[in-house]
Amino acid sequence: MNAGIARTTKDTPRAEAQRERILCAAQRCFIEYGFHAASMASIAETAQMSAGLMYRYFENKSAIVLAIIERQLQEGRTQIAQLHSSSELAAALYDVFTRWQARDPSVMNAALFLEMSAEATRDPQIAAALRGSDALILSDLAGWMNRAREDGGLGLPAESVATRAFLLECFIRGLALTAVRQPDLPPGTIKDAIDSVVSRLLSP
Amino acid sequence: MNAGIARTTKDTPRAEAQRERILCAAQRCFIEYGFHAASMASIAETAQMSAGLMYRYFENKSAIVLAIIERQLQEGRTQIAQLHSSSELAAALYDVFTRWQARDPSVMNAALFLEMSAEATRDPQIAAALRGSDALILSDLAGWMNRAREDGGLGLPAESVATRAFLLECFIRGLALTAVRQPDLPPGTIKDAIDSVVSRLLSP
Amino acid sequence: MNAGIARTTKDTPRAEAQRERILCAAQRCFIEYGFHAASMASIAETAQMSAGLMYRYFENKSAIVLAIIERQLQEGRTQIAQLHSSSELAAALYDVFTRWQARDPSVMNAALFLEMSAEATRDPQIAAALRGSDALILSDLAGWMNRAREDGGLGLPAESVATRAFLLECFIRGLALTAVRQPDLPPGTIKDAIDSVVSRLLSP
Amino acid sequence: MNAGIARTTKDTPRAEAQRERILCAAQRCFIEYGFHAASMASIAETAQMSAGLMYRYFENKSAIVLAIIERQLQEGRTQIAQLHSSSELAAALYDVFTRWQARDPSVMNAALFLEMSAEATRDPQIAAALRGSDALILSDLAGWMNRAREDGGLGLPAESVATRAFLLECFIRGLALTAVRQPDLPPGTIKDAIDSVVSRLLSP
DNA sequence: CATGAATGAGACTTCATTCAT
DNA sequence: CATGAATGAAGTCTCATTCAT
Repeated sequence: MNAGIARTTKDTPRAEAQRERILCAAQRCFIEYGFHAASMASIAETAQMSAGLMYRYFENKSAIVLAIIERQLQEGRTQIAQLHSSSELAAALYDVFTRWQARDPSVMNAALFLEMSAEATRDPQIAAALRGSDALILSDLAGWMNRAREDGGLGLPAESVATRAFLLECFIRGLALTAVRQPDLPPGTIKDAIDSVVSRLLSP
Repeated sequence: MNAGIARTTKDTPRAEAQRERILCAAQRCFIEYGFHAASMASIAETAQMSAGLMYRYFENKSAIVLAIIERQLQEGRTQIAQLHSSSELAAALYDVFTRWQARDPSVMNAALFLEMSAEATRDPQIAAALRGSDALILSDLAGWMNRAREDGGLGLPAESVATRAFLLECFIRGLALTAVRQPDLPPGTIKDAIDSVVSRLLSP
Repeated sequence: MNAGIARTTKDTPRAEAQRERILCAAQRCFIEYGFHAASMASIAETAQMSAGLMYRYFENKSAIVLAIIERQLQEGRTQIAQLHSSSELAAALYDVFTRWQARDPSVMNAALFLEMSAEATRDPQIAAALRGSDALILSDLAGWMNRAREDGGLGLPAESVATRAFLLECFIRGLALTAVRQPDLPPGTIKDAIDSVVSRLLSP
Repeated sequence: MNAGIARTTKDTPRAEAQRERILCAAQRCFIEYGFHAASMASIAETAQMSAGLMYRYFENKSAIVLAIIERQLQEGRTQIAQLHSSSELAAALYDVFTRWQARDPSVMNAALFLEMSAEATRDPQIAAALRGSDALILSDLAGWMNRAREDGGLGLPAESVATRAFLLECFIRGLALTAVRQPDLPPGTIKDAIDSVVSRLLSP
């Protein structure tokens, strides 16, 4: 079987576009149905191509799941990175939170984030991807906190940075879960909460 | 609570025991494989009964999933309730966190918690169950914070209690997600973080 | 997936009968279409059961193929064993040959024998099964040749027995291939040929 | 020979070369994977051309299979013809046998020979091709046996030639099957066996 | 009450073949 | 002449669910 035929190594723009189509469709399906309940057929239909064609671009469903996960992590990291590049962390968090609540497809989907976290418990590949992503986010946050104020950082003392970054990451995770579980939470509540945390957490 | 769980037979003690057997088995399977990947056959085997028999006590797999979710919520609420009944919230949080990391079956499983949260996005019944549970937990926490010190509460001012309770719930959620994503996090880090949050959050 | 459920270990008479049904059906299909072209669906239809049910009795198609192969080898060995128990080896060979030509289902099918030999080139499990069977047949033949005449043997000298047995096995293989390739070969030709070989090969 | 092979384009030298490329590639794939398991994609890759292009030279996969079979028969006949052109039949048989064991691609592949024989059971076109080839080989052998010694033949009496030729063909078939089933058979064993058969079979 | 054999739908995946470029 | 993207049918296998016993 398979007979030694490589079917996934293509670098043409066309192939890249197809992969993109598939990943977008997969993302929509995974969000709508979940990783397991989303079938290759549903993804193919969403991507408006035959199911068989997808196998020219991804070795199997697992590869698509993994690609989506890495994509989401990238997006998440980008979001987070942009967060602290602004001095307005609180505002940015609020913005992200409301997008999570609204399931705005332009940001990493929160439910998918939860599902992939749970899946990491069982799938070593996913676990590895998550670990890598988490470490990067954490060091991004810590770096920003520690950097001098004139370089766009917060100028916080190095010894307190690790705990602060960890707490911030933890809080953001809590926000993600909250956005999923309380999609109707009034904006005021969340705004106050975020302001309160950010001011306490990032004050010298 | 208990909304819409279809039961096929009546409420004899025997039937109740059977249901319990099934739910315990299902919980173990769901934790090990996830909601979708766990098969009715695996649950039956774990429960040491035939697959067919399970249908006398639950209408279908969905009903079992829903029952498990409600069960986990009950357990979670019990855990949380016991948390604040003690004055040692920080210690209790630390204890729960390490159990989550270790996947101790005696506390609500964190990965299952995430998975059911994600599932709530797609299933209105599950969403309703979660909403109910969350509201109860929140009011438990707020009540405890507001209650007078001589009644085992914290005696915090009523106007700050809502935000504090919300933040605490959010932090706990963050801890759950963290326990799943960083099962190897050293105890020191988490202990410091919890202490720090609790002291800042619950000080007048 | 699979979730640790054993699905093939049954020893009830019922299960044994089902396995038998499946193997008979599989044998017919393999003969009619070949190992690869015979689909699980065709086997299921022939066995008059659903395709899914077969997986309760055999782990996968490979297991069925292997079981058929071992079955054919058993049958072949039985045939061979009965051959030399009689002093009429030539007659027996002639009888088998004509059955091979006629594709008499009561003896090991010759085409299947060829196909499984070719398959052994690629599948180590099949190769192992064949090796074992061949060794047994060879030792059966050698033993019979060497055994004393009063014990139903040929009383041939031990030092010539290995070559004679090997040549006989080789000739029998040639007959199998010939039966497949020349199903219309007139009986006279083959009778003369067999007589000639047997007399030359087994004379002291 | 060559009966019924559909060709899509005309007989330019270029086209002939392309066909040759395809057949060489197909032969390698069929040997490695078998007729059914070898995919058109694997053949195309081996032939270093696109899958689509092959359809310019062969109507479909069946046509390639048939062409390969006819090719193998040609090669086989050539091999056999060269065998008896030498006075050293035994040496030549030994040589061929070891090549079969080693799967030397320069001689007809034995496993493929078995597979196509089995396939002849199901496909009339293949059966016809085999019948033709066998008849030719047989008459070659008989002719050589009957021809006068001064003409490079064996000068055997005409009335015994048919049986002898048939037996030789049968023995060669047995050798092919043996080479496949016992690829590790020690050279000594097979050498003795061949010498023994040849001397008995070709002595006046 | 209980079993587990049986089904049928549907999942993932492969592959011969076609066709626009 | 040549490509390789695309399709659709078919194949293997799983599993929730039912039902005769």
